[in-house]
Amino acid sequence: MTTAHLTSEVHVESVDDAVEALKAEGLRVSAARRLLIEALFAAGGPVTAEQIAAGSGGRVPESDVGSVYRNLELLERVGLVRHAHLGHGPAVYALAGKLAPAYLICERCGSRRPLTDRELEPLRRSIRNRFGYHARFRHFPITGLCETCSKRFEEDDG
Amino acid sequence: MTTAHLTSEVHVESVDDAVEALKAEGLRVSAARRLLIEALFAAGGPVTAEQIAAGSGGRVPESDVGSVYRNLELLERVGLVRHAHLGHGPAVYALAGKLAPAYLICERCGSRRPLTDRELEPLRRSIRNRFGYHARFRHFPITGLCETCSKRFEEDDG
DNA sequence: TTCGATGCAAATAGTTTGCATTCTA
DNA sequence: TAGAATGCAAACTATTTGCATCGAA
Repeated sequence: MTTAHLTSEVHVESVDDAVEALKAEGLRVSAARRLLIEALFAAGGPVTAEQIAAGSGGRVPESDVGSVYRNLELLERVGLVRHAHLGHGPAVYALAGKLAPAYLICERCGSRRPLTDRELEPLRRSIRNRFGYHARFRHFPITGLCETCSKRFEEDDG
Repeated sequence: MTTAHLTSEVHVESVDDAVEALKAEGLRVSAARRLLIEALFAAGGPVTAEQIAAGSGGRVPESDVGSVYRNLELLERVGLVRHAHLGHGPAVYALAGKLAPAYLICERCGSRRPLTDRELEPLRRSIRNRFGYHARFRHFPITGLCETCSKRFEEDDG
């Protein structure tokens, strides 16, 4: 059981700010780390480790997947990065603040609806009151059927 | 995107009933299939494919993992079995009805709190009303902190 | 007797790790 | 220049698949 996901988030606006945050933690800033940070800024949203290593479709140089994973983990420990599992494939990673606190995902069409903390608040309160549990909803999606698919489902299966 | 998880559940009380359900679907009942069903009954709750193939700790004969996966998928299509991902490890499988419709799982201590459909109802209604989304909550857990761990967390991190 | 199912092994996807080399502080 | 980080490859976990053989209907 890792606890990286319990770390508080560190939001930065630029590659340089992220680099500063690393230095402030006494961590080294290697070429690979700077590159990873650049890739995350270039992506803007959730991406997989493979995508980053592959150079995000030519936007940044390629790099080693192993190192990408190692450094994503490091950045996550520091709070600069967060990851989630939004389905059966690889995990997605993003700069803290670029990954929604939760997602509704349609089991049928795969559509992704990010939720804000504000929108989650009533759900969290309900769960907290009734089960004493501090639900976060991050990390795994809330799965179900989107409006369109649930209508189609009723038609198809009665 | 597979749709096995959209199938309605078929609840059975015995190995023989499960076998009948298979025959009713025009499916063959091989030794491996009967064995798998026996293993699921013996387990009583969620187990991994590996655990089944390994003989569930000696309670049933060993079998081939490949076939176990193939047959779990078949049983799931028929509605006799359901699976969920309750964390980072392997998926867990159980006879329909032996797997809760949703689980609260603590990110820190790993404790598992099954929820009933009744308990889920208010959450589902809230999501449906506000986002038009038919949340199921099955398949992936609702992660967060259990009561004990959330208290400890406040102490540790302020 | 005929497809469908099995068991084995190899392939695949995602991620982690060991280690000799390179680089940061 | 000491210790940390890299890149490469191998290992690992979970799962899927190809194929020759076997078995249920």
